[in-house]
Amino acid sequence: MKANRTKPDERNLGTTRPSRQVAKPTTRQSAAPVDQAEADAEADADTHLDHRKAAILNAVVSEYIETAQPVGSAHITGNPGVEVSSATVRSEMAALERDGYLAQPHTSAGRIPTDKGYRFFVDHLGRTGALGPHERHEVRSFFAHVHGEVEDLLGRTSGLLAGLTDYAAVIVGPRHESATIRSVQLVGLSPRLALLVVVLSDGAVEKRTLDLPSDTSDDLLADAASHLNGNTRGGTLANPGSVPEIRDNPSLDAVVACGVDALGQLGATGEPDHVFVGGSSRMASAFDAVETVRSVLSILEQQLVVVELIEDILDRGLSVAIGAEHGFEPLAACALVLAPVAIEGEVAGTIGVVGPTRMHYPRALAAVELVGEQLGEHLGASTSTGRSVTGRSKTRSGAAKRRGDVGDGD
Amino acid sequence: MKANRTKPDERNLGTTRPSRQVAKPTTRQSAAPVDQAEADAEADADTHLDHRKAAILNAVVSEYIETAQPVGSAHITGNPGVEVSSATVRSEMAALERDGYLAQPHTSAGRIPTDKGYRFFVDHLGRTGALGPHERHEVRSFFAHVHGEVEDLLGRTSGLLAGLTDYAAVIVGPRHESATIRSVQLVGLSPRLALLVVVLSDGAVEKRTLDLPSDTSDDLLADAASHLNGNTRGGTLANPGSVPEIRDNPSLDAVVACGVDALGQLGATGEPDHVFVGGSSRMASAFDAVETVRSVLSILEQQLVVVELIEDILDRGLSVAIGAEHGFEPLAACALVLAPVAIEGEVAGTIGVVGPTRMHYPRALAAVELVGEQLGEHLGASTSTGRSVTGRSKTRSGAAKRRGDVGDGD
DNA sequence: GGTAGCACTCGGTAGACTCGACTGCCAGGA
DNA sequence: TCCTGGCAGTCGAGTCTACCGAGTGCTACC
Repeated sequence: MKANRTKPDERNLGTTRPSRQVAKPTTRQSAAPVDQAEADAEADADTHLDHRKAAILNAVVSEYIETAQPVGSAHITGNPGVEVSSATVRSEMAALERDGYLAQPHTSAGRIPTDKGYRFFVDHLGRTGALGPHERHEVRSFFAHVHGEVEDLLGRTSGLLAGLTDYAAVIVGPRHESATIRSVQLVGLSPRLALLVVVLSDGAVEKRTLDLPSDTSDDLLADAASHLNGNTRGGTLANPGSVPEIRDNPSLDAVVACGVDALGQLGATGEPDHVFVGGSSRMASAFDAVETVRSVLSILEQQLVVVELIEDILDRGLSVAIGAEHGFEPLAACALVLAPVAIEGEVAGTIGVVGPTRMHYPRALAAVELVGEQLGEHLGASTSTGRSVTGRSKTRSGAAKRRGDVGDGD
Repeated sequence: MKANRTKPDERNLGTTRPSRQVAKPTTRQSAAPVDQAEADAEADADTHLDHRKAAILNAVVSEYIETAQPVGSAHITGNPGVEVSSATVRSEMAALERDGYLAQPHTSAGRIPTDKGYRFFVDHLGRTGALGPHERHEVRSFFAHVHGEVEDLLGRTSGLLAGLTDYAAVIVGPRHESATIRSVQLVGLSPRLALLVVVLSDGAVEKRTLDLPSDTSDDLLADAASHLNGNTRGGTLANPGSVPEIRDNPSLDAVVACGVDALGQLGATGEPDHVFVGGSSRMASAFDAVETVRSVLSILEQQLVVVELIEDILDRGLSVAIGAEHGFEPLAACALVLAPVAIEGEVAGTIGVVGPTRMHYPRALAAVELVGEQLGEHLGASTSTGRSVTGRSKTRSGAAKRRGDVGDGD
């Protein structure tokens, strides 16, 4: 008896095959409870459960998500698809545990889903009415009334999503790799110091200070800027195009060279553009161990890490990453639910939530999808002149202030 | 016995007179244990303790900061200034409790400092070697090696301070109310959409999208920009100066009007410029009640609130606000330690930490002061051309990404 | 005024015990 | 063959008790 059970630490974590589970980020999961077409190899036996097992697993996961308590066999008898006695449920649960879908904290306790169990649950989730009409209305109303520059909007949106799901929300803007240079300007701040300001076609503004080699007049700066403008417009930051030397004016050329150099540095950062983490305080209630809260929060603070993680997950074709699936040890207790933000058909960023593996997936999926959709539409509509404009924003203030959730409603 | 003691909920919170305790934000506190000169009114009896009481209070606070346990009378006998028996200490403690400096969680427990107790401790703090040479070196080395744009620097600095103190660190940049406009530019994004980019004398870049009343060519935009440039340069955002109408060209005038309007809106936001909160995950370990952690974190997320709170505290002449002193109920369990960041003598922002009232004040004060000083010097040095340049930064990326601490060390 | 001693309070811990929510197994029935 | 009811067993969680120890206030004494 003792030897047979699976202890928590021996749980099967992360042996799923993530790259196959969710085909495209845009399609959430297949609606059919059992995907018969996949039963072509014995390797799929794991992902193929008969109706009753599936129903039981489903019931256990749902119940556990609600209550956070191990679920006993008697608790779920009578659930749809589980019209059998608790004894039968017990034996099915034992089988599910053998197959790695469930785990037992200790012998005389109920069952808890493993990551694999959550994965099955998510993959075979029906479209249960996850968001109430009231909440759907709240989202629409938010986007109907919100105004201001994009950074501000994204900050508020992350707050909205955090409020809807009660988990931390993350919004990652796109790198503007493909954005072309629309304007380059040099502004003198002091004789030896100038500011290079680049406006990109997506509305983003990048800046960088230049240490000038010698005292430089505003006129010279203007000349240099116009030279840069003429030769780089239409290029990208990473590849601004070649700027010919100006042979007859070495001091002008030095300034231009400075500018080209700065442009290259701007392009070389390769850093993602905007990241908004909202509602991270909600992680405090999501875990019971303080230490877990602390470590998860400290990860969320390192936004670079979060972005890399999200990109990695998306690269693997997942829209949901549960526990160890994402392979990022410090967040092994977390699940991520992601959705792309598409502006007029083009992917312009990612939106998602980070919560405990014991996450309310139907709700999170629905909320992320709805908010992502609405956000894309809103961004598209407000720049509806046909061009893809993702950054319509007040430069520094918007990005820096009001990062977190600014109230859960509007 | 029971009736006499002060229960925790009856503790004397915030009856200090903050506006007098710390005269200037720049001078931390008087070094003398007892400020004899202040004993001119009986109202000062509260802030005047004899040497032994002061030593006992000091010992209790220090001990409690270390251990987080109520401090018993026997624990502090033998401390410097407390060369008496525990019975004597007990009676002194009872007096301190009557005066509101100490509190007792329950009858048979030791004493805990009240906010007033902490206040006395802070005000009469000697220059105990709060930071080790190793840590001082760490700070210097950080600023010696750090590079990159300002937003990035401030983000890392907040991480550094959080690492030094193990509390959340906040850095607030200055509003650029006094910064003058150095350049205004209009960049067309689409026929009906343009971007207004303003470069300020402090190196900050503001931007705002314009919805144009009619299709507008790049040439027209350039004309409008040059008109704006000519008439607003040298003004401030809040008061850009008057831009005369152009009578003979109504379409140009419409664009200019649009630009003036946007300028006004930029100036009217009145929002603080950059706020960086680092190491907020450290709050998780600072409090034992999860609910406290959650609520404090949610406050820290609302950076606007934090900025207002900090400004209010500074307005009242405080550099340390303990518990209810700042009058902000949700942070009643927190203390803030603040210091100005001065660049070449001019206040250019604020740096501080937020921690539990049971904060290691000597350490926090020393760390905040040192880091603030070094940050000011660093910012001054890197823009050492004489002009006050606070915003030497990569516009959006810097502000938006890497908000939190990016590692506690370098 | 300071000290030593004493009686008292009360939180925290440890152990014993019960309760109840589970389980796995098995024999019997549809 | 599959399902069910019953049964014995496990184990966490809660309660109750006793006890220890840290710490107090009071008071008589130096």
